[in-house]
Parts: sequence; C-alpha cells; structure tokens
Amino acid sequence: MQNTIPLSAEFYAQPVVEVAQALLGKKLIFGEQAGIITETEAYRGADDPASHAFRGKTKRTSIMFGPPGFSYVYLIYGMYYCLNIVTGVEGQASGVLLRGLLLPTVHLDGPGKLCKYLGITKEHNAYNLTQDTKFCVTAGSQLSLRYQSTPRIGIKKATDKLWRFVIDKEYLDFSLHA
DNA sequence: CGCGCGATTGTA
DNA sequence: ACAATCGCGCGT
Repeated sequence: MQNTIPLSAEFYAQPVVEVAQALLGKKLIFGEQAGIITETEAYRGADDPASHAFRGKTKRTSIMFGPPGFSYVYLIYGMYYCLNIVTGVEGQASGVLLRGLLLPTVHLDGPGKLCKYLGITKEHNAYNLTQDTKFCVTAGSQLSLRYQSTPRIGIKKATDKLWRFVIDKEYLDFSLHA
C-alpha cells in the first residue's frame, strides 16, 4: 500500500526546522513496530551551539554532514540512545531528534525511552531510512494537525530557539480515544 | 592522553 | 535534588 513507501531523500533535504515540523504525524517504522511521531527537535550545525555538529565534523558527527535521510544514533549519559534523522543538503550538518512516539498501546515520551522501547541502539546508526521499508518513516495519516513550538529540552545553549515541536495535547487525546 | 560532561530518566 | 554510566572531544 501507498503508506509503506519511505519518505524520500528530497523530503529530508528540506531545511531542518521544516522537516522537524513536517515529521509530526508521520509514521515511524522499525522492524515490526510502528508509531506516530508526536514530538521532534531540530538541530543545525552551522549556527546552533546546542548541536553536536556545531564545532565541526568529528568521527561521531560525520553522519550529520552526510546526505539527508540517514539515521544518527548517539549514546547519551552513558545509558540512553537517541535517534535523529539527517536533514538538509550534504555538507551542512543538521538533523531532527525524535522525542515522542504514539504506538497502538503506549505513548512514548522522551528520546531515550523511545529508543529503549523500540530496541534502537548504536547498531542502527548511519542507516539509509529512504531505502529500507523496515526502518523508515512513511506519510502516515496525512491529517492536518496542530502543534506547539517550544525551547528544546535538556540543553543550556541556544535556548532562545523554539525548535521543539509537539503535537497538541487535545489532538493526542483525540487520537488515544478514537 | 586524561578528564569533565551531556539533545536522559527514574528514584529519593 | 541526584545518581547511574560511558564515550566523546576539548584542553593539556
């Protein structure tokens, strides 16, 4: 069915803030699991001190400088993995952190819990999400939805950027009770 | 080459 | 408020 086609490299090639907003309501597929993306954050290497890539390309962040549509999975606080999707054009680092996912039975809040529940680890770093129907994002419901923009969570730099995007609670409640 | 600290979370 | 826990990357 149409809905199983991975979002294209062209989609991810858009500016990171736009992609972060556009990913809300889309469906993340990982193995046999699938859920609706409810919360994202945008990170941009060029002018965003909160981004891992702000200080330039390193072994860890090199994936963020690569082509759009690839996974960037990193370990945080020695115990949690976080999943990002590389965006924008190759050579200019940016990516979207996935922070919330609505599954048929649970709503996962927080990037660490999201990866822990799905089983995403460093083994899933640097995957091309535009070529694999078992690890990708698809169009989802296509319903228009409301979301809020807020400062990003857990950072001390660039807190003026309202680059965290969350689907409205009312809309979430509707989905949960539908 | 050593060491401080982080895009987090659960528990006190 | 704070511990758990470890690899990255800055500074020496």
